[in-house]
Amino acid sequence: MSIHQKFPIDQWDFKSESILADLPDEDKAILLANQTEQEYDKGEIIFRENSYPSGIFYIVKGKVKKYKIDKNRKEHIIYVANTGELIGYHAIISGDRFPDSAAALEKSVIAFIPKEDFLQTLTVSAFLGTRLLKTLSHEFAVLANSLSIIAQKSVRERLALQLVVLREKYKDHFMEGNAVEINMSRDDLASLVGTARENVVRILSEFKDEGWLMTKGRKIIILDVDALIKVANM
Amino acid sequence: MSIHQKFPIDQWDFKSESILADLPDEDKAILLANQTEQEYDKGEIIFRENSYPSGIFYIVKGKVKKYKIDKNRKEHIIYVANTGELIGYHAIISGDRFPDSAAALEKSVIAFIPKEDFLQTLTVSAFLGTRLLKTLSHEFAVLANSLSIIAQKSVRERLALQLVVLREKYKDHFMEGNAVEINMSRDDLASLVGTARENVVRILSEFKDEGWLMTKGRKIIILDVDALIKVANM
DNA sequence: GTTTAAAGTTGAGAAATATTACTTTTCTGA
DNA sequence: TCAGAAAAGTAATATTTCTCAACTTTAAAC
Repeated sequence: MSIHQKFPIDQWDFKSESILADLPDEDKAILLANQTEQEYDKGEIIFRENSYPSGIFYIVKGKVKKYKIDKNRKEHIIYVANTGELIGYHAIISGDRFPDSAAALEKSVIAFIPKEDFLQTLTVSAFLGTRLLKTLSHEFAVLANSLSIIAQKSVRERLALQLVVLREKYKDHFMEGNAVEINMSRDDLASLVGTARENVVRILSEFKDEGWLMTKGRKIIILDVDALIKVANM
Repeated sequence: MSIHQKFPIDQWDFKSESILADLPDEDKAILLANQTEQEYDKGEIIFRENSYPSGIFYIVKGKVKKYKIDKNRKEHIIYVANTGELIGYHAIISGDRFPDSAAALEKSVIAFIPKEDFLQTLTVSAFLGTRLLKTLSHEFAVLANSLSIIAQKSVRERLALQLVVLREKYKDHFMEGNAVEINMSRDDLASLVGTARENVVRILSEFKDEGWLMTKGRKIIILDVDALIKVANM
């Protein structure tokens, strides 16, 4: 049974929304008229929390973490965005500053679309407006779900859950024999789960002892998704 | 110094968004053509998680908790909605089922607006579309902030923070001498903060010993907001 | 007003999580 | 390819948070 059949109500952030994919060509032409592509190295920052947005970003290829930094300079990952996703548009729409920062999780190609072109397309294209509303509502449901998860699940449960979610996001990284490699630093994993790196490492080696996953350097290969789903109490 | 000056970037959920307030009259006429008002008692459920929405709700007067229930039947409050706010529209827009439940926190008057009228207004009114996008983006920022709070702050910090936020929400409940009374059950407070009732009570009495608040039955009166802000590490 | 159920409070021990200090492994660039 | 740096992993200890049980107060119903 696939993950998607198991969880009919999609609040687990399994499928990422691709807004641009089915945008009509004439709208796409306006939106992408002045886009500029740029390559980002692993860890490179795309935009910073509290700065004023001058445009939005489209992930042509790669993965991006959206995160916040607290008073103690500790970082917390809110969301992992994947190839095909649009980021940074919340701030443009709400007229505020960026509520979070974004940085590349791996070498990525990202297109910058100027604010003016985005807003222009929004006034012209009924499709984009409707589509954004839908996407935002959906993202909201996902986030609300994350909130109740993190508040009520133990660190062990949260880690298991994130591994299941990350496995879906890393499905493009295949090994021989259709296993998925999750390639993420323990620090990033920790700030995604909301705990310290040491706890992540300790629980990972417990899961390894159980035979639910194996590691290959920093890479994590999930061997028994169902066991993790059970631990996560999903 | 007021709370709003102190936190210029509104991600703390201090001001609640009132979508209907400045909606043009002709749009409002369509939207409210078939609305029906109803009184809800404290604790009464307005809609249930996972059910199919047949319309949206407008809080004419009162307060509403939006919450989720987990596998262990424990409830977690995601958001406290106030007079003037619109709830339940996410599900209509995204075409999904309700991602959360809603119940009255106090005796409230709530108007029901049929799904068809809402969608009809949305196609007719450019204003409503734009406004909803803005509101959703804002709500998203608030929620993302809550997520990073709950993941990284201690229970003590979270409780202090929620007290500051709730004080703003309960500003209509004045006592003599412009103090604000927060009138919320310890259970609800606990599920808002994400902990057990006992912990809430314990920390509340510590805050009381410090002289930062007083209690009057279940009611909480904040005496020193700045001290709480400091504890919350906001 | 009295009764009674619900809500609130407190303390102690158990469990989970965080912190500190350190070792080992992996990666990177000269 | 090898040294140094960065990341990953381990263990012991400290701290926080949870759970359970007993008890008190409050509020609603009669």
